[in-house]
Amino acid sequence: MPATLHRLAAAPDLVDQAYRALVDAISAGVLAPGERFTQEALAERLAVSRQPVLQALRLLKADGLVQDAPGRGLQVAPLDAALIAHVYAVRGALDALAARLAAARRAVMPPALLRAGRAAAQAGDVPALIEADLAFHQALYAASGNPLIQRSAAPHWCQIRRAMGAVLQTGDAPRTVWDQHAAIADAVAAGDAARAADLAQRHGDDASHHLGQAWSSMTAAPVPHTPHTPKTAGDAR
Amino acid sequence: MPATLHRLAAAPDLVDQAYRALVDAISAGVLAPGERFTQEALAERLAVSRQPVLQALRLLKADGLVQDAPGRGLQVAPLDAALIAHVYAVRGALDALAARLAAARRAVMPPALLRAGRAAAQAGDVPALIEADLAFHQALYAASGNPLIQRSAAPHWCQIRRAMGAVLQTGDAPRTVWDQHAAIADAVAAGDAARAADLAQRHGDDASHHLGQAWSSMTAAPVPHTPHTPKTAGDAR
DNA sequence: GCGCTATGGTCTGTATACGGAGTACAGAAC
DNA sequence: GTTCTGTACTCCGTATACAGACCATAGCGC
Repeated sequence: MPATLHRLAAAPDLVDQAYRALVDAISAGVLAPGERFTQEALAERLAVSRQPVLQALRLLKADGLVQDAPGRGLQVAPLDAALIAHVYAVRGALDALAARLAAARRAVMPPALLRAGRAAAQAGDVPALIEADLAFHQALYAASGNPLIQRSAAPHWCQIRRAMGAVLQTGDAPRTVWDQHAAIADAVAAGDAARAADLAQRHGDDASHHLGQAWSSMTAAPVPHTPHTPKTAGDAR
Repeated sequence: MPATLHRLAAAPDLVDQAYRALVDAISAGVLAPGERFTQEALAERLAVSRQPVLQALRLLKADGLVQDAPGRGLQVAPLDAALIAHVYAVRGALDALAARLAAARRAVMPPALLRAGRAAAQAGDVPALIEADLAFHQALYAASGNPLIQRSAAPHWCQIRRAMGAVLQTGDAPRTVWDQHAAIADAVAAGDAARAADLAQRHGDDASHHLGQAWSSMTAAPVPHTPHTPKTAGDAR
């Protein structure tokens, strides 16, 4: 049997598809933080019945990406500085663990990831930059050999993606991020677990601090596109 | 407004109830690892239709507590040494983060938690011991002020509970655990973030090592009550 | 003029019904 | 006797239908 013949994905579940579509939409900001919606509207947009949407929404609610709207219906979880700080704190801890485990195995991170990230940073391509950041950290999780890290971190990355998306659109992209990534990869490859963990932890703290600052200055200044706290309702109905 | 006045639970959802009932059942080992079942059987036992059960099961699947059975139907996720090690690794990282944050706030852990734990250990009351352990770590998460830690750790605790339940029934209960808990609480109260984080991390590593050893000797010896890898099916149908 | 109440509409959650996929078993062919 | 194939059954996923809850609005009383 040729190795190229993958076992085809057993169940292209509608629930799964709806879940991914919604995660992508929320991550990309297509569904803005605080935006309200109903199951019916979503079901219609996705061209399925309410049933799969209902289940996908419950999964999203468990991930903290959507929540019950005040009054009626649901809304995309609003983003605020505290939430972002919390997300980055947890991510930092998981990254540090992953880095330590990966270093213990002397894993080698694909250099292509670093190249792609630097290229995106150079070009100022925000979506590519986010994608590269995500890819690097996913690779770190995979290199750790502990699949639970990836699973635990997954919901947080959706939050990170939309926070980065909002902040980076202001044109504020730190160059040091990919130097830090490279340093982590070096420590991992060298098998220096303590240093890898420490670097990953600091990387998370740095990103948290930077994003927090950018967020504050952004919400103080005229908002670019994401209404952070809409007065009441009146958005989508 | 008095602080004791909680916002009353809005929706005693059937989905939610089913989810909790199943988490409890899996945690307590009422549904043993590897046990097979169908949605219909569960729905009948819970006296609801298949719909809420279906949604609860999808949540459980996302948590990694149930999985698709080979062939047909679903099964409780089997427990093995590798999974336990992975769970404890992630728990250790989250505990370390929580301890550091709690220490930064100079939080005071309720002494009653330690007393309850020591009493349970003294009496050899396994369920109470597990409950006390869970309560202590939950309190640590709460003391951290970061609600995402609790949320990220929640699914892992179900795994920990059933692993502890299986291991402790062999009569092997380490006395040092509650000394470690006390040391963590001391470091937190003293505001020594670095020490608190280090102690929490070591505590997780210790527990992982101890449980791994106990698990190995247990699965080698005649199994007490949990079939670790049933040959095929033939359990519950 | 302001506040309360009743009624209407809308949305969510649950139950039932149906179709499709997969397995297991039995019969036939070699 | 073994193996392959066809059929029947079981179980999951999705769609539709129904009931309850909640909010909003309009009308009435004070």
